[in-house]
Amino acid sequence: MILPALATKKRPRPKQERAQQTYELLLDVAGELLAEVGIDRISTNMICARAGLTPPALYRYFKDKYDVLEALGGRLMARQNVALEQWIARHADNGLDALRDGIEELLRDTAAVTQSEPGAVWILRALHASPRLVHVRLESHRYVTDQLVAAYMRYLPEIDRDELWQQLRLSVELGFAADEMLQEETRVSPNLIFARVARILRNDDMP
Amino acid sequence: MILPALATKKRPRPKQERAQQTYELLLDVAGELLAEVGIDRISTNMICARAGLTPPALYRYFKDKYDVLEALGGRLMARQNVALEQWIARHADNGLDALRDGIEELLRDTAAVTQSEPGAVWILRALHASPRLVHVRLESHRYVTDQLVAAYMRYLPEIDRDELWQQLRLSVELGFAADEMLQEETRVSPNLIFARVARILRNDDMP
DNA sequence: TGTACATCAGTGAACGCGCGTTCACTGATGTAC
DNA sequence: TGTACATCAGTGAACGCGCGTTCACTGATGTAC
Repeated sequence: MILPALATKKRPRPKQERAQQTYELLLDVAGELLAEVGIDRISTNMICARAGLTPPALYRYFKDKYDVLEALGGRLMARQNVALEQWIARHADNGLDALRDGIEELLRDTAAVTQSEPGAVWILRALHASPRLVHVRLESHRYVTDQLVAAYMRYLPEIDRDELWQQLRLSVELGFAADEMLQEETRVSPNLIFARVARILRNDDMP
Repeated sequence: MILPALATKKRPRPKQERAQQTYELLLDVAGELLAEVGIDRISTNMICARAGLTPPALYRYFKDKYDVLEALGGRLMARQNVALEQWIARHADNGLDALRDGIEELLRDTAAVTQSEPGAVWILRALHASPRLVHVRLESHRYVTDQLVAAYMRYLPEIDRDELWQQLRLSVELGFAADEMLQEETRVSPNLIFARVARILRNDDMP
């Protein structure tokens, strides 16, 4: 549910209830501010002020500024992955066609998570742009690919695993690109995007 | 060749030869530094130092820091658009199938531009992440879409223009997503990406 | 159940630093006659 | 072709500001007996 690499924190995870809430609060606020002022102007001082805390409180939970953003990105992708795992649980036992027919649903579920998190689009974009953060996205997309490969392999035992992995890795990338596009390009209808991308990602021609 | 909206500068375009070179130099250096230190640590002072200039020289050509990045992004996308226009010139007169068969070539040509510009991937990513810069990417992708729509419409006179525009707009987004993926995901073969994405973007099922 | 002590959560106040930007200026290039 | 003047290109030096971060501390919560 949470990627091992992302859950590993330098700082010890907070023990008390209050601390856990503070930790989440800081991430919530960071997300909001990312949406409001953007990656260029967000600052640790700003996050603390908005959260009603003083800077040293933040540094109790995070090593530095990027550790905050890393955790924020990790939390978002972990939540997207919950949606993925639930989707797999629903469809994995019902054959290849069930998986293929369910792709649009997966896209919509993922988009719903993105939409519900405050500042999610900007988090995803920041994960793309900052050298210190790119690994979060990369690892998460690989993880998603691994899950999908496992689901598909049940019904395609003969298939070359590496070939399938590459195919699905590309599909994952395109799926997330479409997800981001939803929020950016107002001139294209979301329904068209969902339908068309789902069609594309069926991989009907897959060997 | 250069997008009108991007070419419009607050500051007058440099008149003298020397000035034109300085302008380009600043953009080159900005690209290099974006690749070396990333969007988070690049600064106007740093750009000037590397270019062997003092800060006021930079401010002769650019309104502020983001104006530099905006111009850099604009220049990159203008160069990608040159590749597009050359591709259209080569194929537009030869029918719908020529266009469709040429898509992989277009993807490869665009990728070649991205690869040849120093720091191009990081420029593209920065254009995604910074609120002040997102419009550059958006406008360029819409421009590319417009060009493709014009090329396709010649052979599909009956088609709903808006429908086609949305289809192609999505294709453009996915194409660029694939371009960025090339540089990020080393576990997927470029040839697979080019071939598969070209196949996807043929839109053979297009009405 | 109460108290003493240990640990955890958060504060107040400040730090040095490098950022983006500007002012008043000099040197280089172009132009008119 | 030479010179006087106008304009353009770039400099030297500094500015205020807010950034990320830390130190020494206090208040809150949990634990043992």
